[in-house]
Order: sequence, then structure tokens, then C-alpha cells
Amino acid sequence: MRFEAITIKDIAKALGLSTSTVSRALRDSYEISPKTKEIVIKYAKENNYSPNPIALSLKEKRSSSIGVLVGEIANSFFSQAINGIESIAHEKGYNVIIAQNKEQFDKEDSALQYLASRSVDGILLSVSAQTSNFDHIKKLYERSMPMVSFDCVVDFDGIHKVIVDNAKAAFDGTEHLINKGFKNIACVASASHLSITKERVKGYIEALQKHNLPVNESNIQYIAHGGVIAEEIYEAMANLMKQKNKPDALVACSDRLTTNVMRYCQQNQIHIPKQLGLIGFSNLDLTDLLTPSLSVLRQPAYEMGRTAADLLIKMIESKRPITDFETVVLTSTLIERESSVPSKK
Amino acid sequence: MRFEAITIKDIAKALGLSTSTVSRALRDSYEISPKTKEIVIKYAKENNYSPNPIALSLKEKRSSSIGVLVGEIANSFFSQAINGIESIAHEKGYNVIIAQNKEQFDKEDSALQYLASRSVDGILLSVSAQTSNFDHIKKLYERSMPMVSFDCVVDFDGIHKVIVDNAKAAFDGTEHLINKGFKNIACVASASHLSITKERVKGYIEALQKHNLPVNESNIQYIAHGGVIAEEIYEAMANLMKQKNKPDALVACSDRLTTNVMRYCQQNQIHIPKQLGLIGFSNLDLTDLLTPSLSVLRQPAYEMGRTAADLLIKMIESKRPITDFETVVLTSTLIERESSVPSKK
DNA sequence: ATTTTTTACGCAAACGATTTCGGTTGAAAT
DNA sequence: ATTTCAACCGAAATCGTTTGCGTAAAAAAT
Repeated sequence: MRFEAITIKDIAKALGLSTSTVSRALRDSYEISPKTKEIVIKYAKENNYSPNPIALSLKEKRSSSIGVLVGEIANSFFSQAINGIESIAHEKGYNVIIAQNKEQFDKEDSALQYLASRSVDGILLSVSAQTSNFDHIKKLYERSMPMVSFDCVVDFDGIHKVIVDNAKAAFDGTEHLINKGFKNIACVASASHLSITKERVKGYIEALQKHNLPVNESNIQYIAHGGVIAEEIYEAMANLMKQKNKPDALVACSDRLTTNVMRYCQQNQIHIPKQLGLIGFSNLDLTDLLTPSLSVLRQPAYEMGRTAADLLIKMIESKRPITDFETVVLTSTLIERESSVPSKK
Repeated sequence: MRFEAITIKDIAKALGLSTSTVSRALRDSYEISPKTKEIVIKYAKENNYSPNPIALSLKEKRSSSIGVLVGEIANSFFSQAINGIESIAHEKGYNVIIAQNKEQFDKEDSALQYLASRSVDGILLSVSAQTSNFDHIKKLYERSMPMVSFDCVVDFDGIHKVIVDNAKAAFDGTEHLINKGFKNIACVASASHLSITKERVKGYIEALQKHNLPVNESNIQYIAHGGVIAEEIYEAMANLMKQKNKPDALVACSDRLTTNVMRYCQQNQIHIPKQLGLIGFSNLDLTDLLTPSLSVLRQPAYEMGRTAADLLIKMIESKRPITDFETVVLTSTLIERESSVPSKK
């Protein structure tokens, strides 16, 4: 059983006209008499005709759809970003095909092939935590597939990027902890090769240095899969906490990391913020409901999605090849709550 | 700038063959000599040819894509269900187009038109909280668009449905509270006209009746937008708590409702579970981290997605019209945590 | 050597829509 | 009466692919 729609041919036959006349009447061409137009439009409306988008795509050589490739839609940041992407895409007549990489390189690769083969007009992507080689992306890009990278961006030039002020956000978060009196601050970040990780760790280090605090390499833990595997974080936390000089606070560099750090602390009776101050990157809606309520560095996910989609569609619709590539940097927000403020005693 | 792929025509021209020969060679037809096949396949591989899916869609009258229309992807239940849908869809060669209704009728309607006009081969849908009239869905369905309804299902027959044992889940949740010693249990549910709401409220009432507890209509609050507007819940909670005979426990009938009930209690210094026991439907990953940790009724979202997608694809690929419609009922799980257990004192 | 069968390939139509080009009216202008 | 020119409409190409049908040449059978 398949959905059978009425075609322009059916209308032509029913009305004793040619398909070209019907097509022109529906597109309100000046070559068609008002009378004929009226008849055609009336008939089309009555039989709720709508043009077959596939036939149109074939003719126009465009599918009016864009692909979005992200870590996982269950991630609040991404679902918010997707909302932003869709708001722009729908406004401009594109539909959105979503694919997930689950922070795995091979899934990213196959999803990318998949999107390209489904002939999307362009792709928005945030690379997986496992991705250190960008050949698969470059290859597609060099075959002139319009692309915009956002959040976890690719590390080569010649492509639009939309990010937040990662270094500054991490700097602010770290400095915030310092200002609250914490002295030995650890950092849990995603895979070390990611630009986003490098920037955030850089901000963390700079804040320590500004305040003349020692930078201890063993206080920086990198999580290969970006937090989707909880055990990796538990292990990292165990490494941190078994040190002689245990950290008294921690900056977590992504959503998954932040929540899994909390989970570890809860399971191991580490009191936040008494034994460990915590601030983390997070776009979760529930951070205010946690105990303690979570101080977060929040990214403007919706805006990032909108910006990235806007850049992509401009690129798709541009007549000439783009040679001028932007890196749009949006600002994140520090929301101070309980987890980063030592309990007064 | 647009992504230009190599076509079968290009190969034909380059190799001095006809397009039909190339097509057949690539599809390994017996009519083509091994030699020719080899040449064609080699050339195709070298120039990484892949068939244009749009042309194929036009020819085959199918797009190999299915639409999914849900409340919002930021909702954990839906993002998990979508993961299940994608797992089946990709396995069977379909891609997934996601649309959101944001629990609004008009958005649902336009998204539905949108999906149909994008010529998806079938649609999976969970209706919005505002939807009490199903004409827009029926119309599409009668034009023989394959559809499967899941979670928040339509209220007419002749369509596959995938749901959980809503009444039983609510019954179990309510009985659980009763067994923990709560006596005056309220219920916060989504829009009253939804089948899912009716069933859950039914289960709630049955549990009260089984245990000879009075059913107090004013203890049942219906939330028109299903929880996306926090104020509606705050108002409902205020209504409940201003009663002379305040409830001592509460069953919340969806994710958003549950978390917003918690938020209300936190803002109004109502202690859970001391002043109000709480159990709620939720598929959030963080419910264990909340304070108190949240007792939940968890739906098998991933499995529901898989089941619904499987039914839909079977329907799409069926030769004959389906006349036998299933309602698959999966079981939800009660996870007991702190929010539903009175603090011992 | 002639006929029959196979093998291997090309032609053309089809899917649904748009668009270029061309043709037929009828009326106005000369 | 002839020319001109709108106004209106149709035929056909096009997008990329598949597929039924036709057919040349080669192989096999007579």
C-alpha cells in the first residue's frame, strides 16, 4: 500500500489541457488566461494537489534538505541546537535530516556517507569525540558539499565554524572556583585531541596561572569517549581522588562529564561542594533541581544552531564558491548555584 | 556551489556504452558480459559513483524515508524512542525525518502536511497534548499514508498502536505510594482528552478504590499543554496545596510534569517525601541524581520505537492493504527510590 | 551452408515537474 | 487584404535511473 498523490498529468487529462499549461497555470504564468488559471487552480485545490518534491528535486538538482550530524540527540545541548537549526531551516524551506555519531568515529563516517548519498544539500556537523582524523570530512568537503562545523569543530581551515568562547568560559568557571576559595582545582575534559578540549583546558590553565596556582598535569583527566561511557569517568575520578593532594574542586568540560562526575561523587560519598566544588559545562534543564544545585557554564545552543544553519543555507544558495570562511564565536554564560560555593560553616 | 555527483550517463559516455548497459552492469545483470561488467564496475568505483537516490525515488515511487512526529526531541522519552526507530529504520534502509509538534495542534498539523509533502513513505506519530480532533491525521491516513501511532496514540481504530500498559503503570505507582503509607494521593496528568491521560488516571483511581481510599476529583489536575508550560503546573500545584485536605503524595503522569512538580516543591519549600511523596512517569537519565532521588515509572522507550518502526516498515512494504491492526502493549517499570518512601523518623 | 539459438548490448519509455521553443488563433493596424 | 502582434497553449527536452523490447553478431545446431 502506498500513498498515491495526484499529479499534474492527472489534472491535465481531467481538464483536457497539456501538462505545461497546468504547470504554468499553477505557477501563475502570464502566458495563461485568467479563465484557464481559475479552472486549473480550482481543480488542483479540490483534489489537494501538491507538487511532487522528488520530481522537483530531480529537476532542480537540489533536495531542499540539510543533514545534521551530532553526538546524540539525547544530549540537551544538541537537542537545543537542533531546535535552532530547524527554526531557520523550516523558515527557508529546508527540511532537516538528523543523524547521530554516538561519539564514535565509524558511526560518524557511515552517517556522513549516508547523508551524502541521500543527497542533502548541505551538512551541519559536530564531530565525535573519537574523531582525530578528518579525511572523511575533507573528502566530502572537497567534492564541494557545503558544510558548517559547530560546537565540536573540525581542525582544518576553509570551513565555517560556530563555537562558543570555550577558553574564556573555562577560564571564567575556573576563576569563579578560585574566587570562592578553592585552591586545588582539577579538570575533567573530553578527548585530548579535540579542539574544543584544547581550548577549554587552555582556559582552565590560564585561570590557574593568573592566580599563581600550580598547574598539575595529573589534575587534568581526558575522557576518550566524551562521557558516553560512565566507567571512563569513574576511573578518571578515582585517579584524581586517590592522589595525596586531592583536588578540592573540579571543572567538568561537557554535559555528560558533569553529570557523571556528580554521580561518582554521590556513589562515593563525596560531598559537593564541601569536599569537592563543582562547575561544569551543561545545557540540561534540570541542573537547578539537583542537590546541590549545579553551577554551570551554559552554551547558547539554540543560537548556535540558528547561526550554523543560517551560514549553511547562505552557502548552499550562494552562486559563487565561498572563499571567505567565518568562525562565529558566541558567548557562554556562567550560572552560579550551590555546587561551586563552599558551604559556610 | 552545489555538490555534483557522477551519473550513470557520465560513465556511459566515458566508456562508450549506453546508460542501460551501465545500469545493468552495476546491478550485475546476466545480460551483461563479465568483461563489460568489470570495466564498468571498476570505473564506477574509481570515480566513486553512487546512484542518485532522488532519481531512484522518482522511478520507484518511494523515498525510503519515514517521518517521525513527536512532542519534542528534548524530551528524554522521545529521544530514546527515536534511537529505537533509527536502529530499525537504518537496518532496513530507511532514513528518518524528525519533526516536532511542541505539544501544539497547529504545529502538529503543519508538520504533518510537511512530512506528507516531502513524500515520506510512512509516518510514526505521537499526538500533541492539544490534539483532540484527529481529522488531519485521518485525512492523511485515508489517502493511504502508512502510519503507526505510539505513546500518545490517536483515539480511532484501524491503525497500529504501540503503547505501554498505562493504566497498570499508574495503578502500580499509586499502589506503591499507598503501600508506603500515603493516604491522600493526588494526580497530575496531561490534557484530559488524551487516551494516555484517561488510562493513567483510570489506573490511579482503581488503585485508590482497591484500597478503599476516597477518590477526590479535586485531587486530579489536568495540564492542558502536557507540561511544556511550567506555569500551568505551578497553578495546578497551588490548587492542590491550598485545599484544606492537602495531598500527602502525588503521581505525576509524564516527564515534564514530574520535574516541574519537583521544581514547584523546591521553590515552595515543600519537602519531598516528608510533606509530599512523589512518583512520576519519567525516562530521564538523571532521576537518580535528584534530591531526593526520584521514584519513577519508566517506559521502554527504545523498544517502543523499535516496535513502532518495525510495524510501520512492514506496513509500507506490504503488498496488500493491511486490515488487521495491532495494539502492542509494552510494560513499564517501577523504580523505587527516595521520593516515594517516607523518611523514617 | 543454412537455420536456430544465445549472448550482449542499445533504444526508448517511464517516473513528475519545469521550461524552451514553437505554433495557432484572433484582433488590430496598415 | 495583408501584416503585425499579442494571447494562449502544446510538444518535447530535461533531470538520473530502470527496464521491456528489439536486434546485431557470434555460437551452436542442423
